[in-house]
Amino acid sequence: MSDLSIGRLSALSGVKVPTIRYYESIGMLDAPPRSPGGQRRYGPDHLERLRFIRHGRDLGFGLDDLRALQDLSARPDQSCDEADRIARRQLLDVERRIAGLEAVRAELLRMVERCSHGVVDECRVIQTLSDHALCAHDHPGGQTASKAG
Amino acid sequence: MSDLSIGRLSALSGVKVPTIRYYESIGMLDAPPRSPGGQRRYGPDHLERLRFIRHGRDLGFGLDDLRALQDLSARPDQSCDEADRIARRQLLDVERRIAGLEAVRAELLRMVERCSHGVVDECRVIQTLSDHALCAHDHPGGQTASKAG
DNA sequence: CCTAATTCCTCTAGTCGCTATAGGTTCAAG
DNA sequence: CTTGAACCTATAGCGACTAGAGGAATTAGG
Repeated sequence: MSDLSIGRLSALSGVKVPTIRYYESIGMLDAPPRSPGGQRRYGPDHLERLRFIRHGRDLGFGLDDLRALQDLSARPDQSCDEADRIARRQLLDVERRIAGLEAVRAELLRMVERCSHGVVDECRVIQTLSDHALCAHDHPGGQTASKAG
Repeated sequence: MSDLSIGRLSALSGVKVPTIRYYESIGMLDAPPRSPGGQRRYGPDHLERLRFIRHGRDLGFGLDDLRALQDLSARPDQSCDEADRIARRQLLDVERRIAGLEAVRAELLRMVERCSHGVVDECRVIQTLSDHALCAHDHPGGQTASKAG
């Protein structure tokens, strides 16, 4: 019945084709049967699993967490404390990142608001970066944020 | 006078030793002179530049942006419109990321609040991930967030 | 001056979660 | 039966580092 090509699975799940193959290569997704010519043919269980992963990724879970959650969901009789723990850890992580980004946002705002659009020598943007003493807050120790394109 | 070893430079700038070497390797930081034995010896200009980079990284700027801003700061007579543009783009980016994370936070909250700490089969955490229909909002198309450890 | 501990050196490979490219094969529509 | 889209594998690249091996230089103490 539903014998999905990787392209159809991609369209239905919202996960890109190379990403699906990547998930298979790292064991996130079971290798499906193949057509006589060697192309992947997926069933509804694969679709469900991919949607689970996609949703989890959207929520910022790492693939390791999702693997753990997946394993849990395969054993419905167990206590869900572990799932709860993972979700709470993720929540804390997200809240920490929001707090960090809010601080960053405040400083960026100060930077651009004080820019008088003159020459670089008097530019607040450059000055703020050059001289940490102009900055209101202490930056926390580690890495802060990277782009999420 | 101030002839800093890479370790002292690291301590004074807050940038880790391997990261400093990495910056040199990709041309973010000028290669310093060496001691007779071949070890790097830095001056105050290197320290200043590293602090600039560190502060910029804390604010989420990419290394390419910082290179551009660094180039600008070397030409103080130019208009600072470009610096302003880069900073505003970064501000928008940060605000987009905050908004995304707020949405994620809301859903994670819903997940953990509804978890009744029973078994996995009735666990809201797992259910929410499994079934996107239970989720309040549509997730935006692309990748959302990854850890910033 | 000598030793021992620490710091430093280069090089390679790994992290995370993909994304892109090259060069070839299979499938489905007309 | 032809065409062109979708598929295959394999490898390398992204950003911004981080970790480890294996060895050389420096520095502090005795």
